[in-house]
Amino acid sequence: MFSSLSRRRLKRSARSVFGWERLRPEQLKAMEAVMRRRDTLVVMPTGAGKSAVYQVPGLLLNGPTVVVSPLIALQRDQVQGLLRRKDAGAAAVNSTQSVGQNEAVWDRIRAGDIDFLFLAPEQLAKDEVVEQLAAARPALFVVDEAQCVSSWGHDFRPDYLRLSGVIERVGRPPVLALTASASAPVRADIVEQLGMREVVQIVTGFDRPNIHLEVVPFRDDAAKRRAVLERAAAEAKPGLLYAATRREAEQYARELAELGLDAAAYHAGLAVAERAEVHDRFLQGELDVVVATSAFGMGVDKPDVRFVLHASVPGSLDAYYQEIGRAGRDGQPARAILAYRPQDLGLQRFFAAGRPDPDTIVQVAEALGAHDAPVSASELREEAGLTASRLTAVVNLLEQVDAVRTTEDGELQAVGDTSSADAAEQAVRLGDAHQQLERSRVDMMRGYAETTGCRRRFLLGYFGQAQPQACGACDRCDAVEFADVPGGGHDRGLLDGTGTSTGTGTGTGAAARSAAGKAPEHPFAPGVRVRHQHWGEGAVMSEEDGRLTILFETVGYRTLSLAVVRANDLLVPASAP
DNA sequence: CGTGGCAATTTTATAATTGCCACGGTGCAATAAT
Repeated sequence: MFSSLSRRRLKRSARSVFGWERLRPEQLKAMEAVMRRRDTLVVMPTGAGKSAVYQVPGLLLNGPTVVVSPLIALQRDQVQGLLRRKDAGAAAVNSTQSVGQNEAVWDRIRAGDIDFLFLAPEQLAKDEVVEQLAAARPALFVVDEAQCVSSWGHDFRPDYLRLSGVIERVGRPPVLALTASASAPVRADIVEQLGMREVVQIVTGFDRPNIHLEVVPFRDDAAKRRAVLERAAAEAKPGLLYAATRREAEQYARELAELGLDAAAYHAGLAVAERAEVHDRFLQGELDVVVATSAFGMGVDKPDVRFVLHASVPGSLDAYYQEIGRAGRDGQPARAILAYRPQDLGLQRFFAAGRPDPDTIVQVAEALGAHDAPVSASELREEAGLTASRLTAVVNLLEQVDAVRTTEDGELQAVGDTSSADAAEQAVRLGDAHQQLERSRVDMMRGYAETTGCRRRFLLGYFGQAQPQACGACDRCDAVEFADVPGGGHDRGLLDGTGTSTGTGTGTGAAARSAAGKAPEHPFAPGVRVRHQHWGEGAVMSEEDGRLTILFETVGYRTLSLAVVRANDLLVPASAP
């Protein structure tokens, strides 16, 4: 009863305010959970209408909706989008606005004039911001791009880790976490980090079947560069070319322009105005190719991108999946092409190595222990002679091992019962674990590039989604098809039957059939918790061609042969975390 | 971890090799300099 009433209200509001005639079943399910004041985690591919999940209920709820969104540029778009709707009051508070402008927003909130308030997590590190928010009694707390909360690269945006405290302080409204890419362990991490309770999880499939996957291997750098340029020039436009460094992005953009293409570089080294211009021109269809570093991404919602070409491997499959996901949002065929050179992994290994060094951790822990009273971060920084970001990285580790806490007015204090030596040791261990995890993610990226099986199966398996049949839309499946079909597979129509109809097959097809045919004869299905004698507890991510991929809490991803696991009893079941 | 740039070196002189070093991504907020 209640449910159908609320469903009708949601549909009516979606139609009258936003002009959406139909809502997808998952959207509606998520909105209903929000209306029932349940904590809700929504995992949907970008373009599936995640924003609607908070926008529609946000107008029906009694009180403002707070949206934590990582990019200020993104906030602007979201606010403008909402302001085009009648009756929707939306605003952002951030550092690009003057103090007066921000004050005006708070005034409007007090007047009950604002339905949606957008903030970066850094704003919520400030006490007065949290206090004003608490006074406004928010009805819903939304965390957009919630994968930022997970331990995956969080020292980059440390304030994401403190959101659960903020949620408590603003009166513990229901929490809605939204993300486009999250494997089971990341989902668990989001739930834990945000302190979500009795969570309604709504997870749709990850697969984007219209994106054809391909990896082109190289040894020689010059040969790769030539091939990348030729490929970018030859593919249907518009397209996206990802480079590993700013300098490479500039170079490719220049060379493509010399070939007569409308190409522009995009990276964080450009002036803000220049970045905005490239972004706009791409969305307007004025550019054939944007050559970008990983800076180009969130908020790029262009339906007709026909290819995403990587001139270098990214640092993880999570990043790769996000980046290729910008292709083919219109559902039309699109291509994801990776130009793979094993040496390029070196740069990603270098990035993965970036963790505070043990001496610095010890030094900071001792400096903190020497103070009886709370100390400000800037004072500590001077004592230790560190840059702000290095210090934050260390403090972050110390906070996670409960050796340090942040006081109400943002100062740092050592927590009583651990000695600074113990604290430092634990923090060093945690830093090492993070580093191992990052390295193992690079290894998984290499696994994708070098797999002899179906690319899509590997990719989806990484996210814990079983795909029993080979996909028929990647270079590996194309090759199997040619090998299987007498006469060379000149009839493209045969591709439809890949993995199910072919009789003799090489390893890929055969494995696909056996996996599809019956339930696995071992207790290591994706999602199962296991324990390893040396590596501790973890979760099974996938099984492919007799190899298990497991994400361990302390050492990251490991791939094990099922036969060896069986023969030596390497894994035993473990209870849920 | 791999690369590019530059200086030093190398079977007495012209060009090539070797060694060393610096560099490499993502964003917020606050502040300094026009």
